[in-house]
Amino acid sequence: MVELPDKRTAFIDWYLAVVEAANLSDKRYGIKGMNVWTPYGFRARRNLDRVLVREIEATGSQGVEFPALIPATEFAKEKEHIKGFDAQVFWVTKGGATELDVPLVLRPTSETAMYPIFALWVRSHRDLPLNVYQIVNTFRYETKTTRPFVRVREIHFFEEHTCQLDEARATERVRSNLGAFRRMAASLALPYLAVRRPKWDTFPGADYTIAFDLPLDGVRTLQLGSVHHYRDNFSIPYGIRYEAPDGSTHAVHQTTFGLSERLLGAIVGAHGDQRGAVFPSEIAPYEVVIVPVVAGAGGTAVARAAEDVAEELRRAGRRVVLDDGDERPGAKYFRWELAGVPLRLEIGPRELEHGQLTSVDRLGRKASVARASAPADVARRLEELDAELVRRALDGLRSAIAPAARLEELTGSKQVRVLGWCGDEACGHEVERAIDGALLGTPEEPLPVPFAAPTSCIACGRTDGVRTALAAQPM
RNA sequence: GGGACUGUGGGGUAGCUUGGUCCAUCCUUCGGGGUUCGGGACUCCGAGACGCCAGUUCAAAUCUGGCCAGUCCCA
Repeated sequence: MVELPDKRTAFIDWYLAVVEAANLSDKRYGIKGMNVWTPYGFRARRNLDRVLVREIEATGSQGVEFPALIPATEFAKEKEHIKGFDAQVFWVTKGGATELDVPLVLRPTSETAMYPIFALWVRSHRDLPLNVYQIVNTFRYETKTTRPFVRVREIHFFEEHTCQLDEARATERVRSNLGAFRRMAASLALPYLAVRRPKWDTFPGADYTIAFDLPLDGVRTLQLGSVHHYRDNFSIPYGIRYEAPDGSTHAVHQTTFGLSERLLGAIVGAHGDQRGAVFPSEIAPYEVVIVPVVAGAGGTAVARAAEDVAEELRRAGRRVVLDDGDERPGAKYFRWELAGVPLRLEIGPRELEHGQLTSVDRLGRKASVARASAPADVARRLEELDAELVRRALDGLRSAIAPAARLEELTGSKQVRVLGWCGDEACGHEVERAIDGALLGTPEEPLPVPFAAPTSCIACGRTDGVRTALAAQPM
């Protein structure tokens, strides 16, 4: 009976209400930023993981799993890296009552867990490339406000780590990751901006970072994930070296690619509406909900038909939930819409009589379909829904981008602003002060809306060496 | 790191200023019964809370202190 807060004027309240009402996550665990995956949310997570695994393995990556604890001595080997994470690691300092001689870090990310082992695995050029990924939980002592999926202390983390022969091959791997992410995002019906971060916002220890940003409805911009080129910054301190055919030895060049359950938050934030969550079919915990409309006595035939349809769809590989509880149909519609199920099939005496089903997608589009062709029709309607979600999200992204020619235009802006930047850090920070946010960086791929390339730096006015840059308020 | 604020059933709340009228209000939720059932049904019965520990007091949800948890602002 509770109305959701308004998505446009109270986004955060709306987001939290949807996550709770859709029963995706239980935040009552009692440790800040550590939430419980509910059965419903866990289904979404498993579907997300399946997409990530499918796409990364298609690029020749293999799954591995490293331990969660890292000896402090290993953690400290790369100076920039430890500086970047020092303030937000959880430490394990005792075993039982005994103080540990070497304290252990609960991984905030796994470079320092993996790379000593990579040094053992990589001996020859024949061992390269080494492309491995893992999906594990990582831990960061976040001091700011945490939000389910979007900012948490226990992160459900996808991380690919690779070792390549040289700088150029590592660059190729970065390209390959950008392609993999394009396909992953397509499965989530999410558009995004691929942006090369400025030096001061590069991942600790990386040579450069390309991040994927999604502005949410003129609210704030969410980073969906990132790809990093490490050059030999880690391989030298960790001794990851190989012998080339000519007998010379070289440090490998490395890349990483990181994503998390934040993608689920992005799906809620990007696709959700005033009626609740909206899941694209690949991620949806259930793709189809079947609601039998059982009026009075004729009920058993309807109930049996609903079970038959559910069974038939399941055999066709669909994730189906049959809601045969004794609530009234309207209450069921309401709940499943809140939960974001893409497609609802109604079956009652009317449908039974005509050998039909009534199908209503999550955007409210209604159709009558022959019961005999239900699996094919469901497949088609889910595709149509996904396509429409992409269209809407892309429209949203386009309208969230606007050019800016003067610093004053940035003040209070909720959009991603396209501007000219000379590349100087000082000018970058001026932009960040003006927009009270971040200079996201320079677009790595064409923007979804074409803009005339800026000719002068928005901060200092210089015209030489000017590049197109983006600024926004990150979430 | 500095500061401000908050904590009442599963969720949201009233009560707190001025201690007693509180075996704690209302909505929702949950269990059971009946009537219902094509867009959040109605009704009857029932369940469920003062974050924790100490203190002040004849008396504490209410005042004080500590702790725990959370939120916001600033660096």
